[in-house]
Amino acid sequence: MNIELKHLRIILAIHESGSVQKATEQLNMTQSAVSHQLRYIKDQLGVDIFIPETRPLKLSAEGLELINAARRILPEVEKLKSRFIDLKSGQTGRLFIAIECHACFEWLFPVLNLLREHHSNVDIDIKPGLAFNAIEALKNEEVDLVISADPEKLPDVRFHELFTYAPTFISAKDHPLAERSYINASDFTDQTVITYPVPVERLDLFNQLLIPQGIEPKAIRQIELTSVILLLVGANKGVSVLPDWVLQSARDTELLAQKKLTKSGITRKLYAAVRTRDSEKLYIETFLSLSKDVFSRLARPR
Amino acid sequence: MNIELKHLRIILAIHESGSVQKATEQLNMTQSAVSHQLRYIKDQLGVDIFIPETRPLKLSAEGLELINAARRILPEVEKLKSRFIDLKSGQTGRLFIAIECHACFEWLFPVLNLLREHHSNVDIDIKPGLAFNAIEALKNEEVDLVISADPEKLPDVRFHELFTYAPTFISAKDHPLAERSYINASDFTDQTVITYPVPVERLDLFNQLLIPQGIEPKAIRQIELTSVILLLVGANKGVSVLPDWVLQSARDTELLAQKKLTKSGITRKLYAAVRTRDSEKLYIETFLSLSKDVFSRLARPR
DNA sequence: ACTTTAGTATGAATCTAATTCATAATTTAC
DNA sequence: GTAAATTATGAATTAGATTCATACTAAAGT
Repeated sequence: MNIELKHLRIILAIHESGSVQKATEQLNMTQSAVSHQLRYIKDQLGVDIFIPETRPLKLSAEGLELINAARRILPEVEKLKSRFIDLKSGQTGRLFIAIECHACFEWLFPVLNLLREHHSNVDIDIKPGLAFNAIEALKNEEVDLVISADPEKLPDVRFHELFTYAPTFISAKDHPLAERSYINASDFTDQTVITYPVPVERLDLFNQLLIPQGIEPKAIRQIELTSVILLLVGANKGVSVLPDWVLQSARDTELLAQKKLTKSGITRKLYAAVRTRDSEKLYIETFLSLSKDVFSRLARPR
Repeated sequence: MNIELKHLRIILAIHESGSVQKATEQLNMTQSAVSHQLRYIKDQLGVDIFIPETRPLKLSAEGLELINAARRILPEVEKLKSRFIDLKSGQTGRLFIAIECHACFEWLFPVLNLLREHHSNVDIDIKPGLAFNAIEALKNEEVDLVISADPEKLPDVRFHELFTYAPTFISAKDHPLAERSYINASDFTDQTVITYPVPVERLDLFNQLLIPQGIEPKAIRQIELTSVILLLVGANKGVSVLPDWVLQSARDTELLAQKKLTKSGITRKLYAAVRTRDSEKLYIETFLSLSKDVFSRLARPR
């Protein structure tokens, strides 16, 4: 026995319009096609749906059951369809974010709060822990967006530029290096460096400066909270490197000296990586524009 | 956007088996056909169901929704199918009965009670009121079985013989007609006849004897209950004609004289009329055999 | 890293099922 | 009873699904 949704739609249309003839309009079929299908359905089910030789067509007892089933099943399918229309356009969906840049929590939280206001139907979350190979997780659909500073040329992934920042050296104002106009890699050899608790390869200071030049600092001390890092650096417990916008938006920076790294300064760019096929989804576009907004407000020195 | 149950089944089979290859078995399709269909579904929905280029195939976020929907919808359809298998075979269904013969309540109630025990899934009821054109109601599917004494040759209706009975004259033992060996139509001209409260054309006495001979009784008194009719006849308030089996199964017949109608006696047959296409349904067959059983027990003189 | 193996995708040909057209058969309305 | 409307049906056509052959891709083994 073969029943398809098409058949339920045909039976329902015939019943609700009262005749095969009238049903042809809403079904966009000829009278003949509807009639052929009606016979096919009857043969499949093995019972008459409509009482033969009556006009207007009247449902048989069995036909009534079929109609009831159709009225349960078809709306479910319609719901499914419109759900997919929404999913495709980005009216609704899932936005799981992986961040490779630890400081980014600072601007990401406000962005996500705003995004939730715009798109209450989108399931938004930050997925920590898989930051070490976030782009793989993106391809696997474990996450839907990755904040990264290392764009790659990939066919299925698109990197959207968010903004430019400068990893900036900080020390206490009475620290010896506070006299310099800029800081070199070699200056770190006898310093205690305070960093976020992530593998050093993922820190700008290391992957842009120290690792390429084969230099290791005297000691590394890992601290979770940005404000605590600032406090420790101010108390001369070590030096650190943080994005310029973190320093511009933070309070309590009076005790700190800020210096560029290398004579020319290091600048980096942050990207939001998404699967190409998700690129035009509404909530992705909203995320991108909100990110730029929030960042430009954050980066304005107070 | 066109989604059919077939598509849901394919997606579900792929997901549950873990690969297109394995799904081919339970779907009875070649790998190529499944692959073509998978692409069609993807194009229809506009999103990837499975994450491309992963093996074993992994659902995308959207694909998960599709699976969930399929798991809601497909069992509904399966339920519908098995319901129709049952309906067709007569495991379940509707049995609405019209009776043209008023006395038949006497044996019909016990039959229906037994039938309910055998077929708890069948909706059984007696539809009174439409007895005047019961065969029409049968064709219209207002009822599913008609108890009738007047078989017709109809293409869509089959008359199953139930049993033979004799409409039998009764009077009080001290009534003048109680001396006769049989009763003729003309004997009713000066009698009060006690009948069931139905149109006279539907009474054996009238349609078999009085109407053909153009004879009218002195008076007609209509009484609902068989036992009350017997009481009144015993008290010499009138005479009556009832089926022989009613008299055989009733108590309190000592005061009554029973006489055949006409010298040769009148016999009639009762039939159960059903739509031809319902004939082989299980509960119809059970009804027929139960009817004969119950009748033969009823008709045995106590 | 290369080769093998298993699984997946795809184009063209084939086959199946659905639809149309033309027309017959029914039913309803007047 | 006749006309109008509706439904049914056979044959031809069309659209859609499936197969076959083969290319491609990813994972496993060497």
